[in-house]
Amino acid sequence: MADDWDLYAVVRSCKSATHATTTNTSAAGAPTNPITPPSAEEEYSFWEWLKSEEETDPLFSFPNLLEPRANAFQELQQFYEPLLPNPTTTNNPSTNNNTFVPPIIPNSPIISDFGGSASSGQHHLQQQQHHFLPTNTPASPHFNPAIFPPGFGEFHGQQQPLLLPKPETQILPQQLPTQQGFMRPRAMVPALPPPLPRAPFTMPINSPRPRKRKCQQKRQVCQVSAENLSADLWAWRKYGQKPIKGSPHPRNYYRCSSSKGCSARKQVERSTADPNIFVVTYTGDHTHPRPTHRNSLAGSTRNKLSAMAGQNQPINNDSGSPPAQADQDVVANNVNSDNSLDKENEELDEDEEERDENEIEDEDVEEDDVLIPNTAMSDEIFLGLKQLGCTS
DNA sequence: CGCTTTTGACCCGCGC
DNA sequence: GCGCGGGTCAAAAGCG
Repeated sequence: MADDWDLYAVVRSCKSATHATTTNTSAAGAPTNPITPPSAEEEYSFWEWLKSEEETDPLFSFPNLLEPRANAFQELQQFYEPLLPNPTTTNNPSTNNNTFVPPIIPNSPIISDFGGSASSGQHHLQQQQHHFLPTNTPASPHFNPAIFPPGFGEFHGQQQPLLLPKPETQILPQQLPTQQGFMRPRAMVPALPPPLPRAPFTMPINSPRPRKRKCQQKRQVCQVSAENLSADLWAWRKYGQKPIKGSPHPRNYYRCSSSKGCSARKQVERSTADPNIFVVTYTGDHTHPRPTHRNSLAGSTRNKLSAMAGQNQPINNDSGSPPAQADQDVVANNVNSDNSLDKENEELDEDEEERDENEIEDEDVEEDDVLIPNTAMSDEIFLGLKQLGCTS
């Protein structure tokens, strides 16, 4: 499976940037498309299935990305047309086998590189995005499992506007805040510290604190499985963690550390419905090219070495927890921690995350070496996407 | 040394 | 206007 993943990660990524298929499912499990994605039980053979589809279905054929495509924009327009707010068009794959389901992968430039500001006169584009964004439910006609690796969460756009202030939090009665894990006392902080003479926050004159109204921030929300949580090349640095009311899991905040001044941010939190699923929210734009290689410095090598070495050595094992309990409720990319939070609740996650790190590391090598087409097509197509309003 | 994570404090948007 | 809660800051410490 690992080999399959490595091989088809390339296919996936290239496909995601160039092609899309119409492998939609419904919540009732009734495929509406001739191309039937594997069920969860069949996941192990997903990539084999995908490969077979590539061989037999032109939609899966791998395009010659090196061939000049003067009309790439037109292609995009055609692809995205069904998703634009034209009531006469349909996203129903049963009636339109050529419907393009945008291969939104949150880590791809398709999302991350979307430019434009929600507050810069692109209101009409914001309206369009409601139609563009797939939902997080397999019932959605936009949900296309074929473009995601097994376990990769379906795209989690809001049915209603992305602009919903609190779209992803579902408050359940049994999930009233339990913040002990987060609020544990800080070791180096005195028990009763004197009032901190923290300097009053001084706003830089020329760079006011970039607090867009929440509803104006463009956001891309997706759900990913633990195995695929870190499948991107961007380097993220954690800058905060907050307990979220109504969720037993804290939310982690990351900013892009690939480039200073990059405004791209990422929030990762564990789904309340399914702890194995992580809700990842991307905001802001990267102000720099997508890294071709993962920055080896970014994220440091704290937990990574032990994980990659496969030694499962205890890193911070002061509580007698099992080895390799470098804990964090969530992990983003190569960001990791070796200090534990809520160890008692998160031991399983660590194993998943460390395994994930290993897998992703291999995957990235593959992508870095092979994925030239992805970047070759970028500018023209992304420009087209922007013009089409495929931003969030 | 330069990067990271941790985490309490603070800011501020938003609902009431 | 007020309070809640989410998002961000920044000091401190860890790591290689």
